[in-house]
Amino acid sequence: MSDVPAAPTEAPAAAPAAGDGESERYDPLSIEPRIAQRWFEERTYSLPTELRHDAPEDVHAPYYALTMFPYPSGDLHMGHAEIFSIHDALVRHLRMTGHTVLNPIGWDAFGLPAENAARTRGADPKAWTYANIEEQRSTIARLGYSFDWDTVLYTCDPAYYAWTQWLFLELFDAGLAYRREALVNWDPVDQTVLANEQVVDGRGERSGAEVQRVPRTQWFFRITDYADELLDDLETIDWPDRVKNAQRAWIGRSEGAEITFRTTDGDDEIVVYTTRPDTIFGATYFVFAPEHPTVTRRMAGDEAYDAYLADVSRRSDIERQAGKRGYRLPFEVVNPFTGEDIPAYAADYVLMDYGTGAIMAVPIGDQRDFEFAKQEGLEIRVIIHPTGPDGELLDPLDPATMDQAYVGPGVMVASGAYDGLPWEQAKERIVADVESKGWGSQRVNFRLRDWLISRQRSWGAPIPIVHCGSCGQVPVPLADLPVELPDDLDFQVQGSPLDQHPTFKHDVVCPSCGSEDATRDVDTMDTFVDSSWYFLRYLSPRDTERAWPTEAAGRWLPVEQYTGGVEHATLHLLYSRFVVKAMRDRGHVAADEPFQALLNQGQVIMDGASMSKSKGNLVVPGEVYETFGADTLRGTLLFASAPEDDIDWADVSPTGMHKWLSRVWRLTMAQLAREDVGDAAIDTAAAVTLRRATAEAIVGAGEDMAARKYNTAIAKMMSLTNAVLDATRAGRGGPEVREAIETLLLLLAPVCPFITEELWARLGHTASIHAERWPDADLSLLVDEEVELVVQVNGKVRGRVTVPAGADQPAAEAAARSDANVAQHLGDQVRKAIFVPDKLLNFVVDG
RNA sequence: GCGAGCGUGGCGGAAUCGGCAGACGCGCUGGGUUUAGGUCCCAGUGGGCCCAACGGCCUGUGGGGGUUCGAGUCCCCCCGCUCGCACCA
Repeated sequence: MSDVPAAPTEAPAAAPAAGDGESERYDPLSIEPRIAQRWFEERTYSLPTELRHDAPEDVHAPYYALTMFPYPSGDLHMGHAEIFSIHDALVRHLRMTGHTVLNPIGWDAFGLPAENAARTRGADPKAWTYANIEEQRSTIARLGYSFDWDTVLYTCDPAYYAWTQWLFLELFDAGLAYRREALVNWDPVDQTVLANEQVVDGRGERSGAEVQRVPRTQWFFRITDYADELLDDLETIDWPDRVKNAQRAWIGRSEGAEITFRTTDGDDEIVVYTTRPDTIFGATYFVFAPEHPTVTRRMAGDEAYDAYLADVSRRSDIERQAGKRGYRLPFEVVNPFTGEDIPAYAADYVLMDYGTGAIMAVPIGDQRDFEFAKQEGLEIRVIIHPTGPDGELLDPLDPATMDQAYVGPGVMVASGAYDGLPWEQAKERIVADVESKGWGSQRVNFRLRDWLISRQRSWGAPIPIVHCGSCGQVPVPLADLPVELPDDLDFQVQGSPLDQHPTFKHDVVCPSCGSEDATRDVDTMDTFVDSSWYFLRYLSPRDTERAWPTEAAGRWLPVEQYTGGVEHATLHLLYSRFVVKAMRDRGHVAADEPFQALLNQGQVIMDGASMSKSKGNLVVPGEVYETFGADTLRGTLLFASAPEDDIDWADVSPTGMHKWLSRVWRLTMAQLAREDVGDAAIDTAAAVTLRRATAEAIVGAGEDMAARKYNTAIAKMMSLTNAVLDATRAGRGGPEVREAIETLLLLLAPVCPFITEELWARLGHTASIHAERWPDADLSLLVDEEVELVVQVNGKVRGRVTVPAGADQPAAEAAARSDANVAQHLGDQVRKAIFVPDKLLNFVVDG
């Protein structure tokens, strides 16, 4: 860890300048780097280790504030500047309101870009990564974000990934990490398998390549064991609805039944999963996933089927969804309820890894089955008679004229004993009968799949397993962790460099039996494993004895406020929840959830489109802070909109923010100049007005800050600025003006830490403004003696009258009637009057 | 297709509980100071109409309907946009 780019180290400016009338201009570039340098070097915002690590019970108002650690792909971009500015305002405000804030930072430093840089440019992934980290770190320090620099961690550091490997072994020991063959997502561009969460619209999330389904033996984390809890506990956390909804949809709980079917020859039983057991009398055919084991066994050696299967497996998901290809199988299946023999198909619209990989097809009530039946000329049997909203019978269904399946309500027909029952009742009865006849059972199913964590890449944490010819999968002993990445990988090879390294794979003996018939697992873990637990490591980042101290985790977790991008809705945020729950069940944390509250910032875009170098619309933080300073950049981002809304850079004005900060600067300098010459005071009425404006700003900005509405908080500070300008227009000052200015600086400190630090010092304070408490408002100043009442006639504003605060309705009416314009609209038939004390009076008149 | 969310001046956006729509800023217009200019200060700024002026009237939060003394806010329908999921049985 070296230093911020050269800048003289010196104490905060005491009070130079402005001696002889000509006041010094606001020049952020001359004050910010010096202060930033000091904060970084002096670790100004680091918590003492004992507070973080041991978390004594009496630590005052502990608050774990976390922002998603960056991936070091280059310098910081506007999105980083936005989220860090939001996060830092939150953290600085919390400190001012008395909290002990844990505010760590680190880097999510494993990942493919480093490897690609190695392959295409011959860079060393480690050097590439750390160079980018250094660039980002220096920018973060320059922008004044008050992180605890003692906690810094890098997921690519062996001291970190040793414990990522420990985490893997914990899960392995718990039976939550397992290896199996499955049809997995293969990204042909990145040359690795991907988790379902990393496939979007059939394409690799990173590469954009069409993903293929291939069978492979891979490591999985059994996240599905926690499906119910992951769903239910969403109720207990304060996250944006869209993120919760995304997780609910991803987990995809559905209720239905498993029902056993039998082949007509009696050789095989096949279980299907259905959410509509009530429609079973309409099941006129049966479909297997092409790879279903019953089918592959029965069709073994059938060249035509092999050809079909090969064709299916060659297609990407996108191609498979383009149509409904099917293959008529040479056997039939018995519908247990009708006793009929129904034809069996293999079709790629049935997925092997959802439900049981086989379905009963009900064309009348399922759109996919309907389309396939039409295509193949299969029977579409009517088993439901549609009903309307009041249960009345509508026109019967006619398959000949229907162009889609019927999924609405109805009563059963042609369904034996169930005829005449509404479909919900039929469903209950049929499930009950299925169970009593031993044909199946009620069943909850999830869309969520186990988390595939193997990656055929080399800039990641190696999976700490040795494959032994006699012992099988053997965990690497804890004492031997980390399994370190070799630093002489050849990134020019086809496939995985780790796999082809001369010694990594083979230079190992079985930790259990000592056999030399053993190889290391050559895959690395998904980088989302690295980031699924980093918030725990922050508690004790240099610990060589354990991943994190359990007691400290008990006190600091869950993270009270997490800030970051919404793009992780079903990735990082879901995985972290799983890991915490699994670690809780292993006794390593007490919390049920990692992040109690979540705030997603909006995107920073340009002219309505996302920024990118290739579009030529990229604005980087450097352009802004090198011109106007970091305070202007931070203020601009916070003032532009509410944190969760997108910011279109084309719409915002760093110039406007800079002008306001200049005004604050001049305001303060002018007051200092006045005080130098003996300060003629503003008159009493102006003082009252200003003190009141000061109190209003404290209350208003405080409420907005607490609600994270930084845009309106800043608006209230601007109003206070205007009030100071109004009060001092005649060139006079006094204690009320100084109080107003000091208050303004205190309110602004979380947003613009540099200018406030500098001016605070110039006002004569020796301690940092950031060690000050949030000001208290004199609430008595906000109590009105008189209030302005809005007077309406038939809901339209016809006047305003001033009445004593707390005036009753008769008094208010009398005052209102004496207003000429009101009287003119009243006539004499006032039917009634609505009175909202101290606010509004509404006369209701006829006509 | 299903689910969720959002539509307010020229622009970004304000508006606890249903109670003065447009806070604050950008931009624009006019004026002033100084300067070569950016700068800085003051005033005005939703639309329309009446008035010499003070002021007043009408209208206005995507469109239509409803509830209410009163709707940007609540309810129904429609339109538009954004996001999530999408052959999940």
